[in-house]
Amino acid sequence: MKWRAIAIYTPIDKLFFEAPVLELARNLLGQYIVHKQPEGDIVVRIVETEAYHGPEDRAAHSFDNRRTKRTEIMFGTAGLIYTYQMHTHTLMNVVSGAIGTPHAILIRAGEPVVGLELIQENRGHHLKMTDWTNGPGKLSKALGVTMKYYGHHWTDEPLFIAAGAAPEEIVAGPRVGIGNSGEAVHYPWRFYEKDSPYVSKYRP
DNA sequence: GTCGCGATTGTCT
DNA sequence: GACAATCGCGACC
Repeated sequence: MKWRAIAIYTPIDKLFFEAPVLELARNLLGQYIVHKQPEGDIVVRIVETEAYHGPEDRAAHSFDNRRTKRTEIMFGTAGLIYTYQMHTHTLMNVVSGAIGTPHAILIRAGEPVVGLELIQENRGHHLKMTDWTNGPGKLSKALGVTMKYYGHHWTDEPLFIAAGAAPEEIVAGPRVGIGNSGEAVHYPWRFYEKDSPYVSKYRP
């Protein structure tokens, strides 16, 4: 019988999210983000993340245990979805750390895997494929993710993380777009797959 | 190709 | 009323 592999995407085990934040930021690379929608499924492979080590990290929204309506979710259990609005864009985070410890990981870029037509519709037909998901705002737009997922969990449909394979080589470097954060500007807490054309452009 | 600017909206002081 | 974990575009090399 001739057959081809059809990947069945199912939510990853909740234990996956219990790793320390820097480790989890690395572990997220190569996993899949799945968004099930009436029009069809969209799947993107994660190629870039950034760890935010609240409350000690000046660049984190939860620095010094700042607890507001916006940051509240980060004090919850690991694996929750923290969405944040930046200008007109939605940014997706994975909550990390024990309850009461507000760590989070920003998912910055991905590689389109399934639902390419839907992604193209979401992003615009004039763009090159490498510009569909190479930034945190672009990634959310491509997946059709909005603020309504704030507080959901990354193991619950219709938006969940599914197990993939780790990249061959991971690069660590300083994070992007956090200008006035003192020493924290230099922490090498951005991780990405080496040589991936889908990684966001670095802006000092 | 790279660089600089301004849009635009939720959130917090 | 200021600011932001960004993006897209236009100017220029």
